[in-house]
Amino acid sequence: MELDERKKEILRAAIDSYVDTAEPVGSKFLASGGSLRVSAATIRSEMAELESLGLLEQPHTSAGRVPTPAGYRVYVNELMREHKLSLADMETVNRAMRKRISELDKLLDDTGRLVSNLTSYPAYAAASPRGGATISRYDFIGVDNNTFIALVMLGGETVKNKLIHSTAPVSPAFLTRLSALFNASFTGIAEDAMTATLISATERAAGDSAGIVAVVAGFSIEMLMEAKQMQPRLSGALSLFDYPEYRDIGKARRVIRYLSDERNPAKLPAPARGGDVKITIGPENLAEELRDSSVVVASCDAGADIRVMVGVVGPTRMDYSKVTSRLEYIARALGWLLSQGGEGNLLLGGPDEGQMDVLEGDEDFERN
Amino acid sequence: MELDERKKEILRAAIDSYVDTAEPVGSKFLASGGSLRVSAATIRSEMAELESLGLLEQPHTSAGRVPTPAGYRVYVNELMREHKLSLADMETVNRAMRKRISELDKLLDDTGRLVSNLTSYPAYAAASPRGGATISRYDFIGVDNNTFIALVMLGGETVKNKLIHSTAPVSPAFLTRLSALFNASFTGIAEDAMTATLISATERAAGDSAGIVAVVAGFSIEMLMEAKQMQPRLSGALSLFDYPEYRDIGKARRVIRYLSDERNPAKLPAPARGGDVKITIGPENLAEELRDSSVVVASCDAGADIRVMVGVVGPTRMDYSKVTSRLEYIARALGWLLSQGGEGNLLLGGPDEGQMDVLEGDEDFERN
DNA sequence: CGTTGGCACTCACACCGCGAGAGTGCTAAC
DNA sequence: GTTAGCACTCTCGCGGTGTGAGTGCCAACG
Repeated sequence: MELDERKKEILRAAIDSYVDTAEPVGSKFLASGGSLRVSAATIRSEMAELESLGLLEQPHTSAGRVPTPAGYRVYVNELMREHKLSLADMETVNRAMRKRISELDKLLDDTGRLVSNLTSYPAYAAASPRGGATISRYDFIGVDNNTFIALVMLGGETVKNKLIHSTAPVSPAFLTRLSALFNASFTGIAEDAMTATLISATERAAGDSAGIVAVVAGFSIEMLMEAKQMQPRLSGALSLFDYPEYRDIGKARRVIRYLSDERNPAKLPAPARGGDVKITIGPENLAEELRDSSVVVASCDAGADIRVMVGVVGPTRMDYSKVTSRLEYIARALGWLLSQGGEGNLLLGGPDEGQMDVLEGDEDFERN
Repeated sequence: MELDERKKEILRAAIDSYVDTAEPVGSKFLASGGSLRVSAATIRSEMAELESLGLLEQPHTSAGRVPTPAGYRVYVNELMREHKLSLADMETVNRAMRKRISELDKLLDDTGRLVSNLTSYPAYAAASPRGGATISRYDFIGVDNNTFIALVMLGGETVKNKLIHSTAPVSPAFLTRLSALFNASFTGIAEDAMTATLISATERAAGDSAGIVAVVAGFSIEMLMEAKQMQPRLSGALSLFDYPEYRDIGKARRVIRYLSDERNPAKLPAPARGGDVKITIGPENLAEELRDSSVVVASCDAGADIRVMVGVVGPTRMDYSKVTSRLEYIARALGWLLSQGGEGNLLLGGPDEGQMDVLEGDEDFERN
């Protein structure tokens, strides 16, 4: 299917207009637009052909035309003009990313919110699960007579801590023994093996300390389980109601509910390469609930075994160009941020002005 | 204002019915209900009197009657029958609370979700800010040549950690120096004094270590700022759309947006005593956005300087009885859970079957 | 005097038919 | 190949109408 130049022009103009207004677009309107230098009648016959090609359709005779999913597909693949980020937008992203972030969860949450704000569509961010992760190290630090902190490190990346109040006094010697026990028996094993280890370890431990062993081990198991599942969070769900196609509450609900289920966003088709963006239009979605919505997902490089995805949902008439460019920019910034901290979620500072300039490239920027 | 018994009956029946169906209720319908043993005409004249008392009103002549906020107020104060929790509901709460929770944030988040599920209205949970909190202690633990963990303890309750990768090698001696510096200069001071201290400390530190000092201090400031503001989170916002009074998307949006703003839920009127419940009906709300919604808030005892609130929002025609009882139960369970862990956010286990029985009391339970 | 049945009255709401307007397809002329 | 004109189609918004639910009032009853 190779469209001639004028058909492309017309399709692009029609989609741009429909994306903007959500109103079917007619030949007369396009003719008056200016960029096409032909009459409405000509446009009419061209549109009729575009319709027979399945790229446009009429909601009813005597209405204007509306792009079909196939039409959007052509638009996205061939016609879409690159949307330049405004300096202001980039500044927003850079500022958000420059904030020192201490936990991956929170970073993803913030990113989702940022994307949603910048695109005015609902957005989510998620990290891929690290199934094979094990605990690499334990530390125990005494606080006072009855209190100590257990510090658990997961696979060189994540550290979590738990403040533990004990009924029995905790001596430095006890903490040393505890440390020896855990570092010897509970490191490097998977979550399912944890329980068995726990039982044998508890048997060896005497009286009071058995309870403490159970608490620390329980905390470890919880951590491993958490690491196994990614927990995407939807931001800006409410903005869906801004779009007339979701005026019907039921429809919006279905979409939001689908994406609120933590298992689902993981299933959305994501690009393999970091920095790339994948667009899934309407019926291309496998999930029934998204059949008349579109999804744009970017993934980003963030070290060897961890994959991070950022996605946006909206009507099929989404502003693909704007969303794509912003998502790309954010995914690149996020990837940079994540790889900067080693393989970790804990970062020394963030991108600063100078370094972000590299990301921005040297194109000339246009506002909006 | 003392209503005679029959007026009370009628008001109660009218409100119960309207809560159920959201349809104006007419005299004929009430007469056919059975529990009133008088004719429709009698009910009509009684309802006319209730209307002149300002407890009922007609949306228009020749429609049934609808309770006014004042009517709900009377209902809540005098008429409401106590709603017994089903065993199944209690089991749900107990199970949720029995889960080992490691962070206060997460616990509140889970509680909000639980309340929303149990009441089918949007819910939130929030902890009151601890303004005067300071950092009480720092620990630094070496991981490998370039990496160490900074452990920061906030006022005896909260511990956060940060994994730090340094470009220069970190020796045990360096960590000892770091520890001495931070524990001497950065403990016990408020967030606003932090910056000044940081500058003088950085001046004293040499070269590479200055960067590290800045990172750790930045992390500390972030922590203190986080502790100063509570961060309530809205759960189940979507369920608002189940109610016909929010069919108008704009109205629902306003309510959800208001409650999504982290500053706002803190402003809602909360009961002073833990375990108590406060009901604010429609125009009783100070916030413009909630003028035709109702809010039910419970607070719970959770140690000396920390106050936790759990709240529910819904239409003025909310099922006050059901919501009140469930909220009460959950707030008590939460209070128990929080006070159990000392003053802390880190808990040894959770309530178990036996202990929760105390909470349940010894009333006989009815299902639903 | 409280209670009841009857009756006229009043609205909201759903339904119908109509005209206006927008947009098309087709055809004939350029 | 392009354009102007024209007849045609279909949606949408508008005003009118009728139905039904529910009321208020009144007269009669115990």
